[in-house]
Amino acid sequence: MTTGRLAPPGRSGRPTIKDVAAAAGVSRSTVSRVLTGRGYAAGPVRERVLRAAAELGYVPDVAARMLKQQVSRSVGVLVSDLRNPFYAELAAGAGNEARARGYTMVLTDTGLSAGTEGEAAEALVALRVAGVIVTPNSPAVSGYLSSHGVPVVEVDRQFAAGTTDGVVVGNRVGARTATAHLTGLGHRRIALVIDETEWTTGYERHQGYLEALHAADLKADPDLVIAAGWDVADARRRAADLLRGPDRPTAVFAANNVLAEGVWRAVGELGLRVPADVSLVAFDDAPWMSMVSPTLSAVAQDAYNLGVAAVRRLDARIELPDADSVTTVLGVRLVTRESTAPPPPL
Amino acid sequence: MTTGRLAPPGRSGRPTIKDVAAAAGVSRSTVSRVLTGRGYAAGPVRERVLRAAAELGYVPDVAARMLKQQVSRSVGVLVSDLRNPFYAELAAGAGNEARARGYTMVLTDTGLSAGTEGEAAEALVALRVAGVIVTPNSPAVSGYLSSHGVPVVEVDRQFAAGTTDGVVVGNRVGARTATAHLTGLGHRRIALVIDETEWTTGYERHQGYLEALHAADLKADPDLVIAAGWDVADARRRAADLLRGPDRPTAVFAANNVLAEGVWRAVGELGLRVPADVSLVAFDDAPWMSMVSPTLSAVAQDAYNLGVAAVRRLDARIELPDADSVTTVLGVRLVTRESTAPPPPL
DNA sequence: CATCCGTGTGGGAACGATGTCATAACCCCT
DNA sequence: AGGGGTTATGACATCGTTCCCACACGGATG
Repeated sequence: MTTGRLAPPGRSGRPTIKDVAAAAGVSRSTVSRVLTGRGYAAGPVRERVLRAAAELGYVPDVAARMLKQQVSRSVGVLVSDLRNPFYAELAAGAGNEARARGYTMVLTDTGLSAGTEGEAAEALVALRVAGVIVTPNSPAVSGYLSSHGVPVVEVDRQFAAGTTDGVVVGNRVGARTATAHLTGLGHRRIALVIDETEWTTGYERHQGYLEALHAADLKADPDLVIAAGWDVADARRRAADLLRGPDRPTAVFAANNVLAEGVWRAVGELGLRVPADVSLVAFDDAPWMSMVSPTLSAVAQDAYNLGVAAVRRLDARIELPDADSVTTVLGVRLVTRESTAPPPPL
Repeated sequence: MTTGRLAPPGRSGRPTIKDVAAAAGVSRSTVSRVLTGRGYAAGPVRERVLRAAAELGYVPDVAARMLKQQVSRSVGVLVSDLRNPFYAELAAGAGNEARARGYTMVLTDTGLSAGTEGEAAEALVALRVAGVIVTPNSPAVSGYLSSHGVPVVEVDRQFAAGTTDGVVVGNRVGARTATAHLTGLGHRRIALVIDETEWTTGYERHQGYLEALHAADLKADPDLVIAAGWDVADARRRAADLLRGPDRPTAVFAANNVLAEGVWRAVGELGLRVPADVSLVAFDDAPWMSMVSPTLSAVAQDAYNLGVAAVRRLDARIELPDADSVTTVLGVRLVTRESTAPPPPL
């Protein structure tokens, strides 16, 4: 029976556990036990509580629960650029897997700035997220988060291998395969258009490229490794310069989908034919590559699954915070289409 | 001086306001006043508190603050499909604008299911988000959220005009312009490939199509309005059926980027030439449309700004919860490219 | 000299959910 | 009939923050 409380019945806002308790004629403890499924609750009581909760539209307050339990069921996801289909797919995979596991996803687009990345990480710490998935722009994030006791999974790029978990693709083997595909067709002057070659994915892809050249007994020409910027316009300019040159390469390997778009536009702009004049292969198979004419050969990486795998890893890490760190490597697959062919005769 | 408390100094986790108070030799109330900037605090005291907070690396617990103040600085964003570049752009715009305004974004990919949408909405209510931006799949969400006192902005699609805020594009005028472009070129049999025509965007785009036909003194042929499903494969099948038919249209207007892709693939599959055999125009200009050959004419809507505008509207609504509801209509722009030309001679 | 005000500060009650602990009711067994 | 165990429930403290209120100082004013 409800006690003769003075408290206004509906109050202004949402029903609380107290309201449910009153409606069901039980105590808050009992409601909690029924709703969380921890502890006893007799059949009829359980039913009354559930009905009352449903009727009132009761939804437990996350803040209160979080305060009590000191941890939330949210995961932070930090990606570099949602407008890039690669990161969008990744976020979609992470989001869906997170939801399936009962987490809500807090998403931040960090751009390529280590600054925004840092701020976003602070915000996530304040939110007491259960863990964070990040495509890191700098080595700092993972350290910062770890030092605050927040489990981290680095995805796509990995700065802190050995210290934090990672989920990456076979960058080296992918780049090697793509380049070997070109050498196999007879190309000897193969350019690599890439953003940077010092860290993680950039480093690995560059190495894979070099390995394939070496395996084909070709010597690597540093002038054929083009450091393009991070956007299409920049890549386009650099690629145009490269292809306009006197001794232009017969094939170009673009290290990601953005650079590939730049190269592709430059090629069109210069009136070169693909693959008759120049072969083109990309790392990261974006949707447009199978739609344009000619279609582009590319190393396909499953970004969606990258996101899914990252959440799985994070969830495992949250369960066992002290286990050894694990790096998962997902396979890649060269999809040969129309943009690669033997080089033009001399 | 720190009082001789028994409480373990560091405890396990983060410093709380209590630790700061002890370190600064004041009460929690004073610390709170200093840190929030509300209420008195003498110069030297203020300074001591700030120093102590900085030294301890104190970050206020979001959960506790939220519990007390009954509202968070998070906004929920519900989109239909992150892998669709339209929604990805929208989410990117919303995310960046949210961050700029000090909100964190909780993102959920609802798919096209009203069910997941409902669950996601519940989760957001539980999170006590300050507001929600949604591309609704059903009329139910906005009602549900509003009834829980959560400010809502419907974006792209709008079910609850007049009740909740909305940010949409000029669907009717866009569709009319696109169709008029085709009639202006001399087309008389113009098909509309669309997902559905009953609600919001689908309804508006259908109306715009009809208006343009009417303005050109053409009678609308219901057989030319094709209800394709929601994915590329389905659209492709329907479009193929349509274009294989005996009396095929000379032009097709695809009501969104997914349907356009289906139509585009069907056209290629059937060996038809664009625009010689059939003209093609799309609503929603996706990146690939300017890359394929021939390039596609399309009604461009600025999805990124749609997201930005939605956050602005939401923020305004949060400030003034009781103001009249507002629907913002963003302009669209027909980009004519290579896929539209006069119909083939009889 | 008593009163009042402005300036600072601390005490303590919320906020809503959880979970420990105490206790009540009941059954079974001796 | 009494003890021990199980089942089932409620009281209460707790999480970290905010903020209302009480109170303690001075100095000014009547």
